[in-house]
Amino acid sequence: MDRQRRELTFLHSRGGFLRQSPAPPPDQAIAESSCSAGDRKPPIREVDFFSSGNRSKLSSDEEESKNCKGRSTSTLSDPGTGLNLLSLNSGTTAALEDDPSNNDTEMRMLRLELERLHEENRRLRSMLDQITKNYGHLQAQLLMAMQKQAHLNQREQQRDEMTTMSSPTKSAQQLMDLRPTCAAMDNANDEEKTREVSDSPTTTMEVMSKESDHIHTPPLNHPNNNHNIEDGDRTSQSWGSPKSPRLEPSKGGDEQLADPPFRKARVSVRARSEAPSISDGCQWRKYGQKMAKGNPCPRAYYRCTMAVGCPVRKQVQRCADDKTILITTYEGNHNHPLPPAATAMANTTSAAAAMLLSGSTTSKDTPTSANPGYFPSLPYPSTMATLSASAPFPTITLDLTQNHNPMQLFPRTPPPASATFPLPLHGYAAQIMGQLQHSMKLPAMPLVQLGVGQRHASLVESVSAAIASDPNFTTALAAAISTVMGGAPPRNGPDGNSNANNNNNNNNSGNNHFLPAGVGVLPGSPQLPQSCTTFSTN
DNA sequence: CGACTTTGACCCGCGC
DNA sequence: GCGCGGGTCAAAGTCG
Repeated sequence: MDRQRRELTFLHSRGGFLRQSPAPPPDQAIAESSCSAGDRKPPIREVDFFSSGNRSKLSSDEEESKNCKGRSTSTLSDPGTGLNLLSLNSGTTAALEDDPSNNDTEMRMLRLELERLHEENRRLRSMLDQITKNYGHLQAQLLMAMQKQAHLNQREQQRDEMTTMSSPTKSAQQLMDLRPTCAAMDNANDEEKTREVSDSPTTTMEVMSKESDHIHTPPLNHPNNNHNIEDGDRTSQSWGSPKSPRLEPSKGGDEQLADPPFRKARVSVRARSEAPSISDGCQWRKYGQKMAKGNPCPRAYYRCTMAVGCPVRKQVQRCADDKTILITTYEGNHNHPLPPAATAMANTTSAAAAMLLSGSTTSKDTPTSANPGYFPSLPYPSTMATLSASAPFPTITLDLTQNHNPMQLFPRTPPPASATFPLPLHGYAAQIMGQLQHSMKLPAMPLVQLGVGQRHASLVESVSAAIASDPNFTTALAAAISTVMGGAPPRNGPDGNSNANNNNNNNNSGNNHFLPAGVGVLPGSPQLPQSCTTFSTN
C-alpha cells in the first residue's frame, strides 16, 4: 500500500509526462520480469524519467538499482526488454565499475550491448511518438465525423419539427433547446476545429479536450461563447441538468440527441471513510443540501469553484445502511487545470464515465434499469464496478468499500479476448488503465485500438469486462483515492473549505495540494468528454 | 470584506 | 392537475 501510495504520488508529481505518454506497451510484463516482483517499476516511466533528466528519482531508486546489480548482466542479454533495461543502467554501470575482475572483452561487450539497447530504446520511443501522433489524428478524424453526423441528424430533426409543430412559441423553444449543440456544431466552428486539429501543435489530449468541449458543452474557453463562463451557474442546465428540459426532446424521439456523447453519465464511487470527507483535491462550494428520501443523512450539493463557470458538481451523502461509507457524486467536466491531487480522481472517474458512455451507446434500448449489473452474463464478479443504465442517467458504481484480495479476486476464468481496453476511450481511460497496470503490477492488458466500425460494440464488452472482471482496477483506484484521502491532512487550506461549522457530513473535500503553476497539471483532463463522476446514491 | 455555509423557497420532471 | 422528490437558487448568517 505504501508502495502504491508512493507511486501514485510520483504519478501526481509527474502528471505532465504521464498524461502525454501513451499506455504501456503490451510487453510490459516481459520488461518487468528483469527484477523481482518487489522491485518492479513501471518501465516506461523509468525510461521517460531518464530522458527527462530528472535525477531525483535516481536517488529514490538507488536501493532498487543496487538490488538489480547482480542480475544486470543476464538481463542485458535480453533484447526484448530494452525499455526496462535502461532503468538498470546505473546499476549495471556501477557493477561494471565496481568489479575489476571483468576483463576488457566482457566490458566491451557489455558496453556495446548497452549502446545497442540505448539505440533500441530510441527507436522504440520514436515509434511510440509516431503511434501517438497517428492516434491523435485518428481521434480527431473520428470526432469530426461524429460531429458532422450529429449535425446532420440535428438539422434533419429540426426540419421535421419545424414542419410538424404549429405553435411558433414551441418552435422557438425547440430552437433554443438545440442552441448549445447547434452552436457547437456550427460550420464555422467546424472549420475552426479542422484548423485546430490540423495545425495545432497541442498534444492529442488537448485536441481531444477541445473537441469534447465543442461536442458536449459550449466551449467555455471559446471567444464566441463567453456567455457560458459568465453564466456559469446555468451551464448545468444548458448541458443537460436532470431537471432541464433542454435536452429532453431526445426522449422518445429520435435518438440523435441521445447519442452517447450527449448523454449524461454518472460514475458512482462508494468509499469507506471515517473522515467526514473525501479530499479529491478540488475546491468545492456547497450550494445546497437536501434530505433525500430513504436516507436519514442529508445529501449535500457542491459546485467546483476552482474556476469561474466550472460546471462540475458533486453530491456527497453517507450510505443509509452503513454510515461509514461515503457516496460522492461528480458531474460535468472541469474547464480548468486540476491540481495533481485532483487529477487522479478526475481521470479515474472520467475514464469510468467514458467507459459507461461508450458502453451505453449500443445498449440504450436494452432493459437494464432493473439490472444492477450492466452485463449480467459476464462471468465475473461485478461487486466493485457496476454499470447501470437506470434512469435518469447511466451510472457506473465503483465500490471501494470492499476489502478485496487482489490475488483471490483474479477472475476465475481468464478474461475473454475482448477484455481489452480500446484506446478510443478518449485516450484517458487507456492511460489510466496503464497507470493502474503499473500500480497494480498486473500483467499488461493488451491495448488494442479497434477500428471505428467495431468500436462501440466491442467497447461495451471490453470496458465492462475490464472493470467487472478485474478487481485490481478498483483496488488500484482505491489506492489512488486513499492516497488522496490519507495523504491529505485535515487542514483548511487555500481552498477555503472550512468545515468547522459543518455539522453534517458534508464533507467537502477540498484540500488542494497545489503545485507551482503548471506542474503536474493536466491541461486536458478537465475537459474530458462527459466526465461525470458520481458517487452515487444507491 | 470576501468566501463560504445554511436553509427555506422555488423550479421542474415524473408518476398517479 | 396535483403532489412528491430531486436539484438549484439566493438571501442571510458565519468565519477568518
